[in-house]
Amino acid sequence: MSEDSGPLYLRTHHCGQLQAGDVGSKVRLAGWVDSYRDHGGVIFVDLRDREGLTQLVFNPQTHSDSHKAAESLRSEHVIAVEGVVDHRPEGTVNQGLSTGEIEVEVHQIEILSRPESLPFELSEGAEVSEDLRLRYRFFDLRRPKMQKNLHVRHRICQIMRSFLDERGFWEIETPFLTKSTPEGARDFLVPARLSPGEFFALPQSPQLFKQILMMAGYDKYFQIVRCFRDEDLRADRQPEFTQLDLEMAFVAEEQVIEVIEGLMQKLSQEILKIEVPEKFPRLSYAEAMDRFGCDRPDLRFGMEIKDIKAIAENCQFKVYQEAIKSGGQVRGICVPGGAGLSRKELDELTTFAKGFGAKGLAWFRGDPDKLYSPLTKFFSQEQLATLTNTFETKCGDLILTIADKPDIVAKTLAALRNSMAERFKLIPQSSYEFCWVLDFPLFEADTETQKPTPMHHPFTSPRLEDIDKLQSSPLETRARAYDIILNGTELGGGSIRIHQQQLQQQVFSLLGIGADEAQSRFGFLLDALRLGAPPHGGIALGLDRMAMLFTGTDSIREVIAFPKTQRGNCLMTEAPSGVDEKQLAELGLRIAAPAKKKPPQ
RNA sequence: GGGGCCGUAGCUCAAUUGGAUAGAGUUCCGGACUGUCGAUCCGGUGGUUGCGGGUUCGAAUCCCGUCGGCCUCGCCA
Repeated sequence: MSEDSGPLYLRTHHCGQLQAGDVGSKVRLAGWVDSYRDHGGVIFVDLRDREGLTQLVFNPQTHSDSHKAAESLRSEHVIAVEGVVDHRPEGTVNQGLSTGEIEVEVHQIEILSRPESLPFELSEGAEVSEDLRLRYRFFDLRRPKMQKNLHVRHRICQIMRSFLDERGFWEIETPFLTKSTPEGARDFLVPARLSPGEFFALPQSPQLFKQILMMAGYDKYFQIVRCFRDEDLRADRQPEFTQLDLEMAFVAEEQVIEVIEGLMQKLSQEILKIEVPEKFPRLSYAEAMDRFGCDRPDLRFGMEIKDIKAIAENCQFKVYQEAIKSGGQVRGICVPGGAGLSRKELDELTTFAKGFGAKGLAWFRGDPDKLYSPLTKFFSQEQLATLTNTFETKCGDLILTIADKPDIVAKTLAALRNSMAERFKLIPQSSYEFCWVLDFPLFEADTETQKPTPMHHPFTSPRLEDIDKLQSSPLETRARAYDIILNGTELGGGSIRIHQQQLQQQVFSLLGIGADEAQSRFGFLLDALRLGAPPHGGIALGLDRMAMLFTGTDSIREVIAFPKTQRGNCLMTEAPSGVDEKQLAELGLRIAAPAKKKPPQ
């Protein structure tokens, strides 16, 4: 390497690259000091960049200047070095490192940046509270774990793009500044300076734009796109999140499902190095609710819900009897190995169940040769035997039952099932179980008004054979909708859309949206439908959730570079924040509630 | 909007359940050490117990409020 080969930091290799075959080469590396070990004489430094670690050696006898400079190094200093690749001496090879066979004997070093005191340690074992990590996200993102997560996410996106491109999908962008549609989630609003008093909304999804693209003849569309919903956050919900959004024309359910199954196989092979079935199991919504109590069943373990109505209505236990008499259900699950729970722990489970609206929790313990429960006196021997058979209860198991309205029974048992599976370690690790849930109801009753509201969205097509029910019994109409579930998480959902203007009008009117209102809110869609629309349908998959599951993390914040806290704040930038009067005046806005934070100066 | 958990040294935690000078590991600073790889060894710095109020002879500990983080119900077409 010549003297005029530029600054030292113009590296020749990255830190995960050098191997035994490079021994003897003169190289330049640059990166962060991951760790340094000063033995008084020789100094070792693990140099880190995005790609890995390389051990640097500073020898006082051969290169005393560099050694002297290296004495002042500390964690996270940014340095560039030039040196020669050498074998590590016999017995000092590090098997745990991709570059563990070699080291670089440093001839020349430049210290590019010396950080001040660090906010926390980056080393892998060191757990750091999440608020600190988010406040110093620029620092936290240096962790190899975070870099790996974001790399997996990048690879997922690249695989999606090439997979869909090969199948003729076009990536087309849709607007972020768009029209507010008060249905569904709460919109984020953006004031329109050029139209004082009026607002754009950030899209909750590109739903209508992609449908219009189908009507415009763009057959197959996709987009990896940000969506915005101003609702409360969860471990798997951020106010802005990313979807793989796609739509196809002249297709039915099967064609959409086929594309997604193919994509999931590809992703599983490339990212997880596993084979998943060519066809994923399919459940109807009704079956999922019946067997698992929810529409996103985790198929990695059993513990399915059983109905014990026949026992309940004939036993002497009043709670059971009353539940059945008032049109409710009595159902339960059997927790393998759950009999070890103490009375106190069972009381805590009751509290847990009450959190979902259940009035109580009745349990039966599998003792040797019999069932034990404080309630056994209310049941005949035959009933107890039937109970044992229904749940296939063995000694050491625990039956948990809920007696209530069907929706509460389902919700509570689903929560208990997931919670118990985790508690008793019944979930096989590194297992990925996909399934489809189909035949959703088109509408569900609004919790307050009891009026039909769309379960998916108002553009979802009813099943053709159910079209007669639209007027007579709308809540029984099934939709041409499908959700894809992975390990109990809803990865995404979609539907075949309505492509006939009249049917769309009819659905709007069932939802209580009159012709005038429909025209003002969705006029462009109705107009487009009038101009010739092909049958079409699509799906949207949550990219954040997918990356979360594929990296084995338990929060989407671990796969988002700059996520928001549960209160929707960014601890790093301190957004949101107040703005100054001039900005407000330009927008014609006045603040009714004083801002908590002053505008940044 | 409701419920729960949490907040102590730069970081992660402890403090015998209301008791005397709030401790430990790690980081950091200084020293020793020529083959380590979470280096090791010796020494040292480091505290508004989130903030405000209250109860008490005495509060990290109990009570009220508040700020912040996490989980969750509602919400999320």
